[in-house]
Amino acid sequence: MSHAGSESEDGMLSNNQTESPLGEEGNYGGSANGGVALKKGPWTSAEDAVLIEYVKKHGEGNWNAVQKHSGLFRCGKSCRLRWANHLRPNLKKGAFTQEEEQLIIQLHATMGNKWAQMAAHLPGRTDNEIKNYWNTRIKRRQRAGLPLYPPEVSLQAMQESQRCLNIDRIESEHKSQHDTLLSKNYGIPNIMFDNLKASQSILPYVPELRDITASSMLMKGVSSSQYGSFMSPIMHRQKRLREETTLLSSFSGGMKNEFHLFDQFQDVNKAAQSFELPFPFDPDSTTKNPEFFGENQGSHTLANGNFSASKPTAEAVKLELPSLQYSETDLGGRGPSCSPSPLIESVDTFIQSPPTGTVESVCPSPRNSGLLDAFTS
DNA sequence: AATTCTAGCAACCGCACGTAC
DNA sequence: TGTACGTGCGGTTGCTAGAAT
Repeated sequence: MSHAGSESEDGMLSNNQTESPLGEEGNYGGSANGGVALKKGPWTSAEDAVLIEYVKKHGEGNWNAVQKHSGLFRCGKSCRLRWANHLRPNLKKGAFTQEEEQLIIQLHATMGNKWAQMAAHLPGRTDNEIKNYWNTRIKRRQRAGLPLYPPEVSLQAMQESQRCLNIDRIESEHKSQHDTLLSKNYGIPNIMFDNLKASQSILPYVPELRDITASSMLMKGVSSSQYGSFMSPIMHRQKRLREETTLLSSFSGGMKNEFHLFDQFQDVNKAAQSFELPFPFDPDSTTKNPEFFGENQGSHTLANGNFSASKPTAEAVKLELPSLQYSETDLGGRGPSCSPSPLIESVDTFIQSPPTGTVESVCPSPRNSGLLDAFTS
């Protein structure tokens, strides 16, 4: 499949970008900059040439000055993006190699949607490329009913996450003792410690969860909504029918393992115990105990079934890393250096947004009679 | 041959951070 | 301390070629 939009590679111009190479007649949907309407849309080869020339002369950075000095009718962000993703030297073009794909999978399992960080591990590749690759991969695997990560990667990531969390915990405990010595509660409200203790007793961090294998947690992201989107209604009906055949046959062989996690929820109270939640389990606790379940705010469950690790919610982070204290600013945008793996977060999201309604309706299992109906209807 | 649908890609948008003033 | 600006990042959207029907 070839690229779309930009014709900068072969010099051809798309419909709305004729004649004027610098875009005088292009798409000016952008905001005005000093009265000059900025061009949007695909770059032309002429624009590329101008940008390359500019960077040669002035170097990278100060992108907003590009328009002033070069006459390009592009905003700084657009210039930066074009340079970073297409024009800068040493960019590797073409499909990812097997090694690169393997590396991306491993990196994603440990760091989540940190595309820029991942790109740093893949010389010549851009964050955008990796992001696109991953999103495509998700769709593909979702449709095929395959887990997002191979089992070996799952385990590795789990171990890595646990190691990471343990280090954090040790560090924070050490820091906590240090702080206690220093402060002896000087100025620190007791409620902070109470909350800390409460959160620690309520929820163990995920690797301590009993009876949950790494592979079962990893299966398709362990999203309660996963099975709802498993067979997207948007999917073309004919294609859906085609793939259902494949899926059902693969289910017959793999379902036992695949639904290991959900088997735990045959008995809801047992499930609650399994997660060490208060029980008898009240399916309505999401509304009754919003402070516990986080009200699903800012859920990282994406439409594509993936979990965004980029912006863990305050609750999510608090629940995952009860021994760490985060300020609100810490929780915005850039997380801690050792960000929780998406695998961990998957379970976390599940815990925060427990299934409501009947077990059968949200946790299909081979023993739930409605399963096949759900897939075939 | 025409139409529909999907995959892949490029680019945009909004948000957050860092820094200078 | 507050604000503006530049930059980086992640999510999303729109477009097109090619495959499927």
